[in-house]
Amino acid sequence: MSASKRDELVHKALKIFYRDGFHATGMDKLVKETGISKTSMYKHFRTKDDLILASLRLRDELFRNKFVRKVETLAGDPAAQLLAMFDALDDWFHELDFRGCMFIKASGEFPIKGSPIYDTAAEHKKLLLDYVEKLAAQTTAKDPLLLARQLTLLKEGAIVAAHMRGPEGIAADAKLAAEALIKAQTT
Amino acid sequence: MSASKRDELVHKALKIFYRDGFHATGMDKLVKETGISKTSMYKHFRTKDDLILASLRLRDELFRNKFVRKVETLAGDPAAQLLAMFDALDDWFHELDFRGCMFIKASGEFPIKGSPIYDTAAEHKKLLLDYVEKLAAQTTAKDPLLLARQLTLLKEGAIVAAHMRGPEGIAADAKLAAEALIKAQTT
DNA sequence: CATAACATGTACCGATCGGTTCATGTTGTC
DNA sequence: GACAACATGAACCGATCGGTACATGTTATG
Repeated sequence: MSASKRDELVHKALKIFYRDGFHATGMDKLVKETGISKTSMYKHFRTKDDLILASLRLRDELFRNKFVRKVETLAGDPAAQLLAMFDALDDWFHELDFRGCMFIKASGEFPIKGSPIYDTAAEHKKLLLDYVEKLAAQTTAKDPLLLARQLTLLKEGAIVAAHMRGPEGIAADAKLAAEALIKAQTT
Repeated sequence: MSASKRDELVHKALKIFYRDGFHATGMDKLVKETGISKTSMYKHFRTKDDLILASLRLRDELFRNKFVRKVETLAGDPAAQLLAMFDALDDWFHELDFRGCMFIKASGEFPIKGSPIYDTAAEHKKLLLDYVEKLAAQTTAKDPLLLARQLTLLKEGAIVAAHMRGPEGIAADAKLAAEALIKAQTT
């Protein structure tokens, strides 16, 4: 399978970019840490930015799959799943290698709207918002789209806070807030 | 005044770091864009990281001053001020050069807890949380500290969303959520 | 006017940046 | 065993990185 070395590269590059940042990670460091030769890297990707894009797309796929799956494991009906999102976040926050959101970092290091990396990061956030909107639309909330956007704000805020203040209690605070927001729309 | 050139440098460096990022901004670019010689820069700051730290400290001072002042202009009593925060945020989101939160970016590019830059960024977030806690404590909320942390989550989430989805309506969503959270604690 | 303090431009340092070249394995397939 | 296809290491490219050296203004105060 010719895709395996390429996949191996993207998986390993993803981890290093996430850990150290994009500009702070040079191609030579990738060679040293992945054990994959620079020649091979540039046979699969024309530029470093292309490799970053591939890493972001893989991260998007892995993260959304894992997140949605976890939520579906924790709860059944849509209203409960909206709350279960924050339990899934709590798990993530407590992972040893948690370093915040890779897409927020990407949009911070490549802040030009319209550039491929920025747009890819923004797309990830939109896909997650779509997911929350779909859940909210299945509840009895009066304004499901508003609710979805508000819960997403709590989610993003929790990610930032978990990274900058530490993970303890953040998701719990957000979950309580989410309960209050849902209740306010269903009574 | 010997501090004036130094202050001018920090002010200008702050803008460039905020616009382009930290690792993506080299000293030579700072020389070109500020018009200040590299020799002078290194007479005031021993390293680039020291200049970044000075920029972050200035940003913290300017931002918190402006933010608190704006909130106090918009509302009088503490409960109303908690809501007015989101109007102040809305103003910020719509500034032409808005590029998200400089401290979130800093913690993204220097993600090692304990490093001076990361810690300085985290300190800014803590000072803002302290401010919100002080306001919340003056309301009739049943759990002012919880309310403060929740409103702060909305605030951080709004900043991220305004940067990655555009400023329109973000602060309004957050303000509605804040109203619901306050109401839930005062009735 | 002298003098000390500060700011300047330019050239330079070794290291690293993203990216290329090329010659040499290693591999699986017919 | 021959032939592609893929992977490798190492040398190399010009540019830029953070940081320094040095000699030449500029400026304000005594």
